[in-house]
Amino acid sequence: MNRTLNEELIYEILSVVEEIPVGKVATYGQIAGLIGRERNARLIGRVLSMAEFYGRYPCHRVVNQAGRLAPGWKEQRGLLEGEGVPMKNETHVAIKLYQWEC
DNA sequence: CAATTGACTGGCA
DNA sequence: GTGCCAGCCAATT
Repeated sequence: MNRTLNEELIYEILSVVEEIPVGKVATYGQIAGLIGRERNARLIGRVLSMAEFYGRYPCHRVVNQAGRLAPGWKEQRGLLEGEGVPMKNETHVAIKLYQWEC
């Protein structure tokens, strides 16, 4: 498998994701802004979906603006709970109270 | 190479 | 809160 995505883009995204403190969550848009691509929130999701392939990163601490977890990814909920992020329900976290602020 | 899709966001109703 | 539209970009088909 080649590095399908630009390593530069990967580095920027993952470096921000890695800075998310335990017990906090960040949104795709927030990360997108930090890497200079505010309108590319989808890219964060795309890269994060393959982040495990590039390395180990807390991609489970990244959720969408509504606080919803990644569809089709059941592990994410347990990971967040294990880090001290309570779930409002099966699919949403209390991002309103736990969103990461730099 | 063209079209489609997707772990999205912000604006407006 | 939900729904529709437009924009942005890489991976997949």
